[in-house]
Amino acid sequence: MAGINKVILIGNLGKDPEVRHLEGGASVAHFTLATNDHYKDKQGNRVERTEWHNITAWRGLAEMAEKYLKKGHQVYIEGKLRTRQYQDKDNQTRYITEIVADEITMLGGRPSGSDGPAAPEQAVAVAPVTFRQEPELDQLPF
Amino acid sequence: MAGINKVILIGNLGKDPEVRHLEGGASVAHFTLATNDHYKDKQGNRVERTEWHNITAWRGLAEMAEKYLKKGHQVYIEGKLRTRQYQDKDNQTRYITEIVADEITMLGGRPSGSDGPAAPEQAVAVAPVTFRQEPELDQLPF
Amino acid sequence: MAGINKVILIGNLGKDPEVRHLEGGASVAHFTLATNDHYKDKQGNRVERTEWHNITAWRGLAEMAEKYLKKGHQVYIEGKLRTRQYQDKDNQTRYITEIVADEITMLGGRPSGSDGPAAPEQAVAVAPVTFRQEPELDQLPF
Amino acid sequence: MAGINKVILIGNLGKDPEVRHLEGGASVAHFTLATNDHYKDKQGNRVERTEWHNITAWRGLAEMAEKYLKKGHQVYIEGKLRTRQYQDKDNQTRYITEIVADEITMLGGRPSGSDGPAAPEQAVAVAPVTFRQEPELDQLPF
DNA sequence: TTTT
DNA sequence: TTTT
Repeated sequence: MAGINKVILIGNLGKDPEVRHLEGGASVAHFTLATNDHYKDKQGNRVERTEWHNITAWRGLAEMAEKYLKKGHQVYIEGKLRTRQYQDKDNQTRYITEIVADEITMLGGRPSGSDGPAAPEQAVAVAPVTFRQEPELDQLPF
Repeated sequence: MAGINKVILIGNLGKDPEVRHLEGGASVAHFTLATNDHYKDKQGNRVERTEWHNITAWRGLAEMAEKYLKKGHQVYIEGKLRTRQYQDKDNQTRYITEIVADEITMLGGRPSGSDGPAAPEQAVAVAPVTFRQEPELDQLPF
Repeated sequence: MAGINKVILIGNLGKDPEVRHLEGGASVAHFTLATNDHYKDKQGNRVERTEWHNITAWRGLAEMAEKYLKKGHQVYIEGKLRTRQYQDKDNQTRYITEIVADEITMLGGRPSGSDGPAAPEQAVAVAPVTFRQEPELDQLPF
Repeated sequence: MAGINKVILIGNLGKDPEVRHLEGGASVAHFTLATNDHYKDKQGNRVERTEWHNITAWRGLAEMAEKYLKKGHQVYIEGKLRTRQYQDKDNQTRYITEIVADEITMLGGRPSGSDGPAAPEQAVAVAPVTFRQEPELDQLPF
């Protein structure tokens, strides 16, 4: 029976996207995204908490990421959870959980104190990355 | 700036929930959830793909999971992504990404060929698990 | 600046879909969906509440609805909110808010007390209905 | 069987919130939110489309809206669909569909061409508005 | 390890 | 490693 696997994030890029152009024409981008939350602890103090997410974007979304997304930009991302295995340097099996993006929308935010221009007010939405490209994902070092 | 960190899943439990009742009265449940997807490959064959998710539920949701959720049941889960560090048996730092549930709703599905009764048609929704309980999470072996 | 307009529903069809096959080959389906909720009132009694939604599905999703969806079936629907104007019989302008489906997944549930067979456990997900078809929506009586 | 009724919007306020302080201490806010989308038509021209949503917020969220939200501000809203009946001036029954907010997060954006200061970069998230307050909604003119 |  |  088919299921649903959906992630919705609003956060800030921790670094510029790293984009690889694969043989065959497909592109893939990786970056990290911070989502910030806060709560009051038992003493009533405000406590900040940041969660870091590994984002992967394919094809048109990878090219959009390469062109428009920079460290610090605020984005909305919709995608799917995907956990991959890989072998670490000691040949141990390790797991990494990523969000494979289906849609990325740029929001207005930018780092305070930034001298640069605001994030271009643009948005990209594509049809879900088809699973045909996914086997290529397994060949990638992260 | 506050962000959004939201996960929506519909899938089937891979095993019965494991529930721990902590000192102080809180409970925590862990289980795995499979979300199934399918696509056509380049040859037009239907290919199945299953993604496994680690689910954590606290307090009232943990007790609901203990009482009502069994291996194979189909559920809707809404929650947040959270990546924790832990030390493996070789004292290496490892990471695990979990979905901390804010809401669990039982759906009608059950394993075909099951002799048992259908999933009770019940649902539980609670206010978001407050972050005050989360430090306890770090004390848990998984 | 681009925005986000997303609706996620799990509920039961209030009637069989009504499907129209338009000139030019496109199809459109309409049906209503009930989402049930419950809460405790001040006296602690359980109170049921049903919300009814107008669902519209285009093209492949309309054909899927025509073939597989029946009154009482439980479905997951993801889509967009859209409010249309129309003229009522007294030539007054009226508004109706619909959910235009991007994805429909059949869940296992069926009406309690139903003698009929369970919903076929099948699922369909398509790329978002492109906006090119939407002008046609305005020509439809509902 | 319980269902799911969830709306996720990112858009800009069409006007300042109108807030009413009810007898008994509860507050309720109303405002409209525009979500913008765009697509290419058959001739390849970029076409803009704006959808307007009626937002209702209760209690703590209403007070947050009153204090912090202004016309033009960009927000993330999560809530539930709710369709209410009312009698129009000719005593005809009419329907209006609203999004009852469960969570509002302020984003960095502000109207282009605005001379005013940026939206304060603050966020509020509350537990879902309990249904106990909802009967009061029916007493409100909109 | 689920489900179809 | 972001942001406030």
